[in-house]
Amino acid sequence: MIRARLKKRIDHCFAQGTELGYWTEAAAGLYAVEEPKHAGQGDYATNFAMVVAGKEKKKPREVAAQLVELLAAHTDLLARVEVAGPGFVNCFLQEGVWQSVLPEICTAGDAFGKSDIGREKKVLVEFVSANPTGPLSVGHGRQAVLGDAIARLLEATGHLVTREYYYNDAGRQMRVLGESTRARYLEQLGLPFTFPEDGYQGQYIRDIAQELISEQGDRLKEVAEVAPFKEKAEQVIFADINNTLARLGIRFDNYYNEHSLYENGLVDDVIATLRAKGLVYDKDGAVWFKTTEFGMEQDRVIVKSTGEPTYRLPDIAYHREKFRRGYDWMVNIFGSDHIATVPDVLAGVKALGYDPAKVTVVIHQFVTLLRDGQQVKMSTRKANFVTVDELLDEVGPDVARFFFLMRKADSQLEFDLALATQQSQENPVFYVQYGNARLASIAKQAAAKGITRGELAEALLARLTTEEELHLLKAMAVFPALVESAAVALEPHRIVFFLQELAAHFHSYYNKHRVISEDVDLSRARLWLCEALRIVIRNGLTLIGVSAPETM
RNA sequence: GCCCUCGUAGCUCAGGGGAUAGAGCACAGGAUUCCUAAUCCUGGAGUCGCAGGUUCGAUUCCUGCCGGGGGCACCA
Repeated sequence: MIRARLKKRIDHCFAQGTELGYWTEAAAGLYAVEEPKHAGQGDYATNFAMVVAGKEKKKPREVAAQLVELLAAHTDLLARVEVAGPGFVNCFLQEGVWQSVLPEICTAGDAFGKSDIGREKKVLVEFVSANPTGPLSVGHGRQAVLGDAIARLLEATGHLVTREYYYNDAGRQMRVLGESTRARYLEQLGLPFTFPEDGYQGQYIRDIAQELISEQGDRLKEVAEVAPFKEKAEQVIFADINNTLARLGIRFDNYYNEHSLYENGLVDDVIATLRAKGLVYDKDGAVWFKTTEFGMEQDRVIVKSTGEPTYRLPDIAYHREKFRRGYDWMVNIFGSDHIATVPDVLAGVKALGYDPAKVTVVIHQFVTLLRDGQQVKMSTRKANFVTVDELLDEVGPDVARFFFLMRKADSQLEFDLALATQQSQENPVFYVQYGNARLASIAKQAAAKGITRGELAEALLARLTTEEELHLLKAMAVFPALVESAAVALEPHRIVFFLQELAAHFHSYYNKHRVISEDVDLSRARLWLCEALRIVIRNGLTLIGVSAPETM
C-alpha cells in the first residue's frame, strides 16, 4: 500500500520529465519500484534510471539525477533520495509513513488483505475429482488443500467462486470396483469367487462386503448384475471421501457427474458439432478428433471401435458445459499424471468455439511420502498407500494443510511422516500459530494490568520507531499486494512463506522489546501494533484454511 | 525419440533481468528474577546442474546438453 503510493509519485515524475524533454515515453510502464534486499538501500528502490537510460541511450546516472531533482518536490512522503550502484534510485521515506499502516489494518480488520480486483468474475475451481473407488490418498490430499486454498484466495480478491468435484460412477473403473466387492462378499460367505485381475485390493473393500452381509445376508449371492455391489461400494466410499474432506475443512458447492453428460445427450452433441465442422472422421471403426488441426502431433480417438468413448470426449463435453454455465474463468487442479489430457481438452474447447485462454490448469507434482526415512511407493489398486484419513489421525488438519501448502505446486513435495508426527512441536505451523497465541496473551496481560489500547486515533503511533517495529510495519504493509499476486498466480504457498517470515519478525521483536511497560503511551502504541499483527496473522491463516488458536 | 516439470547451503525448499542469493532443519555455543522458552541470539556453510547466446547487467530470459520426476493408448 505504501509502495503503490510511491509508485504514483514516480509515475508523476516520469510524466513531468517527458514534458520537460528529459526523456520520451518509451519507458512508460517498464520501470519498477521494489524493496531492496539490503539495509541501507532505502525503503524502496527503483530501476527507473537504468530502464529510461536504456531506451534513451543516456547514462543511467544522469537520468537518475534528473529523477532525484523531480522527486525533491515530494518531501511529504520522502525524506531522502539517493543514487546508488549502477543507477538505482533509493528512496527513504519520511518518519511516520510506516506507522500510518496501522490505522488502515485495524480499521479493516478481517477485511484487511481482501480486495475487489476479481470484479465479481465467476470462477469455477475444479479439484479432487477422484472417482469413488477408494479412500483419498495423500496425493489427493495435496490437491484438495491446494484447490481449496486457491479458491479461498480467489474469494478474498473478489471473485465469485464455485468449488466443483467432477466424478464418474459409470465407467470401467467402477465396474471393476463392483466386481471386487462382489468377490469379497462371496469370499466372506465362504462361497467360490473369482477376484478380478485388476481388482481393488484394499481392506476397505472387505469392510464394505462385510457391511453388505450384515445388511443383506447372503441374499445377493445369486445376483448376476454387479449393480448392487457397485452402488453399495460407491455410496460407502463417497461418504468416506466427503468425511475426509470435511475433516480438512473442505466443502464443495457442486458435484458434477460425468454420467449426466451422456444422459443429457451432451456427449453425442459434441461429436455431432465437431463432425459438422469437419473436425471428426471415422477410421478403423473408431471416431477420431483432428487434433492435428490444433497443432498436435497426431489425431486422437474420441470413440473407440467398441463404441465406448475415450475419456477425452466427456471431458470436452464437461468443459463446454462450464462455458455454457457462464463461468468467466475455469481453474483446474490436476496431478502431473493427468498433464497429457490438457492439450486434448483445450483443443476440444477451441474447436467448439470457446476461448481456451479462459481455462487455467494448475499442475501439481506428486507427494513423496517418507515413513521411517524410506520412501513409500503408492498404488491405489494395491492399496499400499497412506490415506488422508490416516494422515489426519496423526497430524491433524492444521498441520496437514500447512505442510501441503509449503511447496509451490510445481515442486515435488516431500512429506516426512516422522517429522510431521513425532516432532510436531517443531512444525512451522505451530511457530506461526504460537505467534498468534502470544499476541492474544499479551492483550490479556494488558487487560489484567488495566492497560487498554484506547482510541486508535489518540494512540501515539509515532512512538513505534525501533528497527524491529519498522520491520513489522513494512512486512504487514505488503500483505494486500501479496494476497493479490498469490491469487492471480494461483500460488497459495506465498501466503505460507509470508506468515513464517512475519511470525519470525514478531518472535524476534517479542524477545527484544516489552510491549507492556511503565510507559503507558508506548504500551498503547505497541498494543495497537500487536492488534494489527494479530489481524494479519489471522487473516493469512484463514486464507490457507488453518486455525488461529488464542492459547496453545 | 518427443512433450511437461524440477535441478539453488549437508538435507527440505523459497526467490528471481539488477547492487553483498535467503529461510527452516541439522550441527556448535549462548539467553528466561519481567507480556507463553512451542521463543530468541551468535556461528560456519553456495562455481544458483554444465555450456553457449541475448543484455549496460543473467542465478533469473533463450538454445543445447546432463541428471531426477511425470506424460506421450481405441486406460482415466
